[in-house]
Amino acid sequence: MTTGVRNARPPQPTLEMVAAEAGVSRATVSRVVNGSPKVRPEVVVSVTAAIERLNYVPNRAARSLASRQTQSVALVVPEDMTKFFGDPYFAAVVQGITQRLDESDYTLNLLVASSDPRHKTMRYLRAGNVDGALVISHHTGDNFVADLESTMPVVFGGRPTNDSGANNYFVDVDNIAGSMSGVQHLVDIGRHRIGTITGPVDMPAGIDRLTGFRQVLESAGLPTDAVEHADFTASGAAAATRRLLERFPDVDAIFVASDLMATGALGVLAEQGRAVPGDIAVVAFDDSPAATSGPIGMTTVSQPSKEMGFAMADLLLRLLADDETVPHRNIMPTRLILRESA
Amino acid sequence: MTTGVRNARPPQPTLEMVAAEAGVSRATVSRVVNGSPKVRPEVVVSVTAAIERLNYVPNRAARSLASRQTQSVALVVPEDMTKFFGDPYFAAVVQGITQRLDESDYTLNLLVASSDPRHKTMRYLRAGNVDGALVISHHTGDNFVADLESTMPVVFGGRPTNDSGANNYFVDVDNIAGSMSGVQHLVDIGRHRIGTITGPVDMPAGIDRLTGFRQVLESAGLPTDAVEHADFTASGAAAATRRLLERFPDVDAIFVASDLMATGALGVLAEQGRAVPGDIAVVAFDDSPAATSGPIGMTTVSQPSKEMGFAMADLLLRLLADDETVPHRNIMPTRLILRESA
DNA sequence: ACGGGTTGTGAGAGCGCTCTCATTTTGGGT
DNA sequence: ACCCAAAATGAGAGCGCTCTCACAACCCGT
Repeated sequence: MTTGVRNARPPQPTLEMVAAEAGVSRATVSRVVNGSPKVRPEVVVSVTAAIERLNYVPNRAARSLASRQTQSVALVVPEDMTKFFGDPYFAAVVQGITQRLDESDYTLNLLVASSDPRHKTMRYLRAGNVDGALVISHHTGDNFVADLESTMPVVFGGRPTNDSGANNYFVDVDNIAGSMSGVQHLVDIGRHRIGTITGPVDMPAGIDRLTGFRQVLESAGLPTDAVEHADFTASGAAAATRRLLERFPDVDAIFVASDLMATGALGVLAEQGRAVPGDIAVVAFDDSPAATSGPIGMTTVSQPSKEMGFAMADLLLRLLADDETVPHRNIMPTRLILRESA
Repeated sequence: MTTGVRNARPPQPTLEMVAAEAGVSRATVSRVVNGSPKVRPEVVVSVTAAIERLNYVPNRAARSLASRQTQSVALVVPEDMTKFFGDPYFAAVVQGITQRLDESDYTLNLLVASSDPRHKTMRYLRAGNVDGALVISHHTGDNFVADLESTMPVVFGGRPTNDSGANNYFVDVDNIAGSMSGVQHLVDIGRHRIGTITGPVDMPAGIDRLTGFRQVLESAGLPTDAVEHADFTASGAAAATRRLLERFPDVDAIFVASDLMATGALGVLAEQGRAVPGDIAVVAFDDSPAATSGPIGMTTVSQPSKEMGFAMADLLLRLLADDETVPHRNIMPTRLILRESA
């Protein structure tokens, strides 16, 4: 026990030790560490030197306990690992978030957990590990979020399912308008048997993109029945595409609710010998790297994923800084990107 | 300030409050919370009830400060975000790690940072945020690790570059033997102009897989000059493949040091009209989802990435539990998986 | 009935930091 | 020189928890 691996490490220097080394009080060292302006420059210098000499780093637990802040925020993703890592959309969002956070001195805690977020994750969050939370990929069933919001500031990526007016903060794109622009393009190039592979219908992004699809086809007087649901994964979309092709062998265009899913769809199309865009035109959503990494560049509805991550983090940080002027919602623009697939 | 967003939240209940509610002392509540056996069952019941009633969750900062443990570990990845998210190998490792951690009550902190790990990341780690660290994708230049090791237990994924004998703990596969099995297969199927796309030569995995390549070709009396270096990314490998084809138009087989890179190579091969495996056979390394997600299944050297993650976490946890019997290295097996590409 | 273990519980001292005050020092203004 | 405001510093009380002791309550054997 006393000679154990962990206990064998030399203890880290403390504020107290720095104070002794510099010949000042703890309070003064604390001021220097926190950049308080009311310390004589010469004292700052000597304290800084002492810190340097001892290689001092403030203890986070002590600091959190005393200041009641952790200087870190969580990114909660109620999905399983594979889904999270598999979709480049998440990569982009995380990149945006870290980019904003890097400008601050907050750190990010990634919490990926579908299994039982209500328990381990909630416990972690409520234990005061973070000052605020970002939630992406939020499903209807994830009602743990309500509890979360009573505990700390929360910012959503994508309109939350229980958007109760002005209570939530979120960053999103107009999924309906976005998907409409994509489907409209399909109509414009003369397709008239248009199908869709949707996202999960328990997520606003899934629902809204389907709504956009329907609206365009209805006002164009085209049938809206060629719909297959999938789960934002490539394999799920592949299966859905097979079902779609089975039910509607005559489709000449497919609107797929995400790039990743489109890669799955494209695979099935190739496998079945349907030429893209010749036989079947494909429009996707996201404009992630997945849209350009395959053999055919995808025409896709671009959403600024990275910027959305950045905006989410920015919103949360302002909330944490007690900025009363932050807007509750930040709807960012989409843009149709034309490539080979349509 | 006093009515700010953050401060408006109701304060969390404390141990003290639970003690009052249950009519016992702080110490007793602490014992119940930590599952100490020396509390009368009836007291356990009443304290548990009080905890339930108040919806109490222990404050982590206070607990860490007092116990000098955080119950969390870091996964340090000295790469940039895109590289990390882009490679399914990492996904598998992370999955293995979280799987092991989920069995414990440690939590994971993901630290992905190439830019300046020496600073922000080291500061974070040294601030006592975690009890131990896992390091993957370690490059020669990443000498910050030495400092880390003097602070807390560290387990590496992949042999560390400065493997100074018995000081480090790591989980790895025998990259040399693994790549040898892959290249040998190429020789066995009668290829005699074999090239390779390597990983970064500042990483053991990159170096060792190249070494295996050379050893097989040398003992087969074949030339070992068709070597192009890449960086474990698809695009880097694509560029390297172009260079390789340019320099050695007559190659009839390529050993690529990772599946992800092989997807890049395969793309170039397709683009240049070289049939796989007809004109050029391809053997990769990893056996990640990338090996089977493309049009041609890849023959690849399988390494148990997820199990490696699990083993890393397991090793670290045992280290943290002062288990003196843990082995310093855990070398796991590779296995050649035959698919269409060779 | 009584000493001598157990066993369960409480008191209290920290863990390393922040932050409010009180106190000391400094720097004009006259 | 003197006084007083302003600036710089220090003392000390927590933050919410753990953990070591000391103590109280109970068990057994004799």
